[in-house]
Order: sequence, then structure tokens, then C-alpha cells
Amino acid sequence: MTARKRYWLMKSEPDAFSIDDLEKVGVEPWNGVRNYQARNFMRSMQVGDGVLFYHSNCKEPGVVGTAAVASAAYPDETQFNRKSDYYDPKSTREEPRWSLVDVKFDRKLARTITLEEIKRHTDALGEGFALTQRGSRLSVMPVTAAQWKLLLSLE
DNA sequence: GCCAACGTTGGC
DNA sequence: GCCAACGTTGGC
Repeated sequence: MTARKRYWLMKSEPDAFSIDDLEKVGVEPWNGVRNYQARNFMRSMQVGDGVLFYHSNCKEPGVVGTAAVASAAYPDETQFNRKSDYYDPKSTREEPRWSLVDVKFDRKLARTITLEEIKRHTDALGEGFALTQRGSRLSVMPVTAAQWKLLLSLE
């Protein structure tokens, strides 16, 4: 039951949902992920896992805060909603395609750990790190304990 | 706003 | 099952 705590990095566009938004609401269902790899990572998450909150597609992309996984994976409601941008006509209640987890605010970093800065540590982070991998657009990815420690040590 | 890289779709 | 076309992501 009590698996060791694991770590993740989750991207969000601050224009859509920022770390400040998460601080305001406290807990947020991480809806709208429509990539199988990212979905599978969320399905393997456990309550209490650590999350690096990353701002993407913005002026200063980078890690801006930490959060925690607050639920096991469950179906993403937006896939059933015709009016939602995330509506998936091929998904059914019986066999939902898309899952999400609830994410709970932990803290904002004193400053943004920018992507530019993170790239300078590419070697230490290792080749398998999707964030610094050329062409990777994965929005939810695993982070090792060592990577977690290294990234937060830059704060 | 541009565009490279990637994932998905659909015709065959 | 291949692959061209298309849509999206996300850094710059």
C-alpha cells in the first residue's frame, strides 16, 4: 500500500492555469491531458507524490512551484462534455479514454527556475529527462529523486 | 508570429 | 499496415 513517494513534472500554460491560480483554488483536477503517455503517467501516480509545477509557452518558461498529487487517477469529466474543448466523441462512460489526478498546491518558489538554467544541467539531469530532450512535448513526466533535488537546489 | 518536432487521422 | 496530411505544442 505505502509505495515510496515519487516525483513528477507537470506543465501548464500560465495564461490558462498558473501557479497563482493553483494557490487560489488549492486543489485542481488536472483536466485536458490528451496524450497517452502523459495519461499513463497520471494513472500511475499516487496520493502524496511530489509535483514540479512548470510554466510552458510563456515569456519565461520554467519551474515555478511545487504541488502534490491529491487523488488517484479518475476519468476526466471534460471528455464527456460536448461543449468542452476537451470533448472526445470516441470516449464513453463505460470505457473512458482520459484520466486525470487532483493536484494540490504546495508552495511557490522564491523565483522561477528557468528552462534556460535547467538546460545548463542537462548532463547532470541525464539523457532520459524529457524536459530537456530535443523535440519532446510531453506535458506530464516522471522526475527522479535526484533530479527533483537538483532542480530545487537551484532555487 | 514563426516554425520544428511530434502525435494522430484516414485514405489506400 | 503504410504514410501523407493535418493539427498541436512550445521554445524562440
